[in-house]
Amino acid sequence: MKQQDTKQTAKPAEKVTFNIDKEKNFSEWFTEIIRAAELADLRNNIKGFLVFQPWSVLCMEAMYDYYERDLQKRGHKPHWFPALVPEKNLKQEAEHVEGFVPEVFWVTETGNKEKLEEKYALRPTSETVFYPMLAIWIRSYKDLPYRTYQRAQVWRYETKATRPFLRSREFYWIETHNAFATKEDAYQNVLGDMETAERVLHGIFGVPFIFFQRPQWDKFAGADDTFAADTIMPDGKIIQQPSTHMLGHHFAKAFNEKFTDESGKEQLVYNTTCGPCISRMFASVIAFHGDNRGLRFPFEIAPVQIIIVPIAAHKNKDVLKTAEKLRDDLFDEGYRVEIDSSDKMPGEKFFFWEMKGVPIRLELGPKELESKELILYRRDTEKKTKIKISNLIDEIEKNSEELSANLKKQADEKFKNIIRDANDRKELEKIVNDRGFARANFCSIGLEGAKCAETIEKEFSATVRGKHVGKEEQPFGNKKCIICGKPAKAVVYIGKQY
RNA sequence: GGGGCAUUAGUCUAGCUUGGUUAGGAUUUGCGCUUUGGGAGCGUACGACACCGGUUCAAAUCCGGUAUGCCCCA
Repeated sequence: MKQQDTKQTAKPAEKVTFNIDKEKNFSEWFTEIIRAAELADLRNNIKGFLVFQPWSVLCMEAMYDYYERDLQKRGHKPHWFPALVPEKNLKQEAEHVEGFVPEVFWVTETGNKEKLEEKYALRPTSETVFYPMLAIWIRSYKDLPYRTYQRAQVWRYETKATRPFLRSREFYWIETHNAFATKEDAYQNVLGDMETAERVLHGIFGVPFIFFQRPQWDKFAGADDTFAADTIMPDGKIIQQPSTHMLGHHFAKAFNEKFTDESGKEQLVYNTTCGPCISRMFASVIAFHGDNRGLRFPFEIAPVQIIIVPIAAHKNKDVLKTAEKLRDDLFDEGYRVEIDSSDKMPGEKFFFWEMKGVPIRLELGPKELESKELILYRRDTEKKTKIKISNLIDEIEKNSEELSANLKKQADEKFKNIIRDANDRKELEKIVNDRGFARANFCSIGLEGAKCAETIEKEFSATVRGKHVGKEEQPFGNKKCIICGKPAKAVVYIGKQY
């Protein structure tokens, strides 16, 4: 660090590609890293729509693959459905209409100014096109469970305050749509969705979170129960990640999804749906793992996993030749690997690829050719070690595992201690203004608690996130609702939302 | 949804208060030479007042609107 400081004062300030205090000034850090690392070009002129660039797309494609692989393992089959939803489909389920219609982009006419006979919505979500088809495909109890999904863009005219990757009007996600014979089976699948999130979002992407059962007034439009993962951004604001919903019979009734059971009787299916948003998970990956020097990617989802920097290549032709051979070997092993053979100075290349978040760098010059060694640099520890070329694959394997585990550990560390108990309004205010979650007694997460939740929004600009899934928590202290003072039926978590 | 601030080349920025020369600088990019172990250098070329309208002899500059971005509040 010292060394860097003297360098910076000796050079013009603009030489510093990237150096922003992420914890102090997250908003600026986030905007700047999007520009510097070329994640998205913010200069296009449709509000809430992004031009994604290769560095984010390569990562998100890897994220899609991991998420879909887990879903497929649990029996979900991929589909591609149309982007247009006929108005009558969208309006078939009463609560669903109410929730989504205000945010819909309607397609109403052709280029010839001919009015379309029917209005079409650009899909804001696809229940109302999947379930009519499931109603056709599912005939017997033998067809169940029926698990489908698609990776797709959806469009919602959501909010004035759009933010790249976090809140946009077009986003990239996966949506699963499923049908089950019994309520128990359906709930098991909802639990399975939460386990997928744990394995993939936390286990591989290294993003910690807590699943909450949402209060009744904050459910998905058309669901009996909604469960959603919440995590935090470095500025302490909460952001929702994958959510999974028990839809009960809502859509089965609306779209006539019936099957014949073992005794020959007709029954309605139970539906569930789950919506992990890849572009938003990407935002959390960046936010959790990035540091003041730029991005840091877990090895599995890094756009480029290994960058090879040849040194003094013009003096010795074998340097580049050897680098290319290493690149090919690593490529054949399945790694995403590139050589930086531009004529920039080595130091500049180092800073650049560190800012881009490449997990492992291999340096190779005449000295290494001589000793049959390489220098291996790790983005997480910022340390260089010498390795034998003959051990390369083993070393990559070992270091990449350590790196991903280390990033995950550091993220978990940041996520620790973000829950604190609030016994009264004053403590609640203090906690939500600090960062993270306040744990508090609450009258009810049924509809009768909505009024107290409104008070919390008004007074503290915070929202009731719901009950912690997997913990049967009993009211503590005076056992009274923190707002209205009535006997508390629930323990809830409260925080400021993005 | 309400409010505030901003927009000058690929990027960062000076100029705007008080309208007046060919809009200045840095960086990037292309080319040539040179250079490579933690941000090299010289030469040369290209490149900008967000958009629409108004005021004026004259607008980057003043006024109105639109778009986009950022911030604050619901």
